[in-house]
Amino acid sequence: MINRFVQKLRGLAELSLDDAAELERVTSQPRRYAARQDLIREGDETGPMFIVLEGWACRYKILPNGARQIMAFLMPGDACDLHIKLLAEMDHGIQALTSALVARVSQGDMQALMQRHPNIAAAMYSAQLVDEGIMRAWIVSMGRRSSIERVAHLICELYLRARGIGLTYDDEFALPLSQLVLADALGMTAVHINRVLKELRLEGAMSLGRGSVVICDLAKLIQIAGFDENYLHRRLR
Amino acid sequence: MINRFVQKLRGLAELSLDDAAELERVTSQPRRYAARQDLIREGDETGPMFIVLEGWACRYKILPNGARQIMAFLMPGDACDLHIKLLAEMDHGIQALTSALVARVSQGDMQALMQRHPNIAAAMYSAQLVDEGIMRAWIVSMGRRSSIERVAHLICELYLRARGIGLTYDDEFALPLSQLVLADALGMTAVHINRVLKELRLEGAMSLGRGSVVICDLAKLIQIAGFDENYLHRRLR
DNA sequence: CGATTTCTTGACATGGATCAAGCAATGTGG
DNA sequence: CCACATTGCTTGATCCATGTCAAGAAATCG
Repeated sequence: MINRFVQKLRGLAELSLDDAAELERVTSQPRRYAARQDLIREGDETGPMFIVLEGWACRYKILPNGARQIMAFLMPGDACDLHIKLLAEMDHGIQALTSALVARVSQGDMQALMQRHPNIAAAMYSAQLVDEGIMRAWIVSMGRRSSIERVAHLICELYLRARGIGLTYDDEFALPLSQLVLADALGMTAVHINRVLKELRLEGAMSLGRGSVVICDLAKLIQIAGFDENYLHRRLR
Repeated sequence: MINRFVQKLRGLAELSLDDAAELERVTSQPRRYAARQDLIREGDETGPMFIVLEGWACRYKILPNGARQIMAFLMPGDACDLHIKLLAEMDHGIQALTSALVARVSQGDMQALMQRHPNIAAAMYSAQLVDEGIMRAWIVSMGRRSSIERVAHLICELYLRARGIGLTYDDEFALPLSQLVLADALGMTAVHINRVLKELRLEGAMSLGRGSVVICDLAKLIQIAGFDENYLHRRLR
């Protein structure tokens, strides 16, 4: 089993064999979560840092009226909450969307690791910056993009992220998310997502079905999305 | 002149007199920016870290169709882009919204400062976590809140942030943002913002006019917004 | 194999956008 | 300190993108 966390960090900084071995070590005792199981809930005390090795998870929040908003997708290789221990409790939940394998690293262990391995620290900070960039892009999408642009933009993002950790096969990749989940991430209804997906299929841009997406025409998808090629692509110093 | 940056960090961690003096020192040579002047533009090389001492600024992005989305407001005391040097170029711009006084601290100086003063580092990381929480809250607002809820939620957020740095007078605080700017932050049109503000005024929740807001009934505003009392309030460990 | 969940499509409703016009404030150069 | 320009605020009329409700089909689960 390839360790996607190591693979991702390798893409963000030069890691020595020793760095990589240490990362393998701290993630060697992952725990299995079932789909829909919470890793942590809103209101819980902040816990360890989570590192997703396999499967998908999301950050989410439930509003007083019962609506759910997903604020981020976590795919293999993604970690979260680097300094979270500084706060007392979670203001949102994290939930597995599929069966998932998740390593948990205590704040102390992670801090020690980053002190001993400056390259790991640099990679972690880069990952953090990329994640913030993704959040900003989501704000832009929700605020100023039409529904079809939003869907196209999210799929572009997920496709490039999947490619970065070697999870794509040509123009296809596994996307085990129901239309309801996509709707809750994009701030729309499942019904409307369905219509938009049909439109994108008819336009020949992409086709989503049965747990995977085929990118039929990436250039067209990027153009529909108004996707900024710099985003997620940005050269590191 | 009170240094709002020091004041804000004091609220996030115990700072010694020496810590505070150092913070004063690195921000002692601020630069004045005019309203609408860019501190840095999309595509520019990443530069120093910015610390707003006086006035307001925002992060923003212009889309291919010319629409603008504001992704964050920076008010006195706010800093940005702690590790930004790790990336090659900016994926968004930062612009002064009013005349503003902004200190600039190089990545190297900041790193040295944080190494010598662990309490400052802890405060900076806390500030970062709060900022991330704000971004998540914006995503939730844009995705799942109605326009009146969104406006109320933003005003709650800004009111509490202003209060945290001593910028409120009773139930009033200076909000030098035009309705167009609010619209670009909330993903709506200026026309609709105007109608919503009228509704909030008639409801007796708040009243915005001529550069300042009066919170007439905070409880009501919070209730309209579905504002999570934990948010921005969370106890630090 | 029955029970959920997910997908799909149609008919209809509506929140917020768009367009338009006038007014109020603020800024600027003479 | 005035005339004029610019920007921001306010309101009305109309439109449309997306939500809501409903119902059947397809897939998946237990």
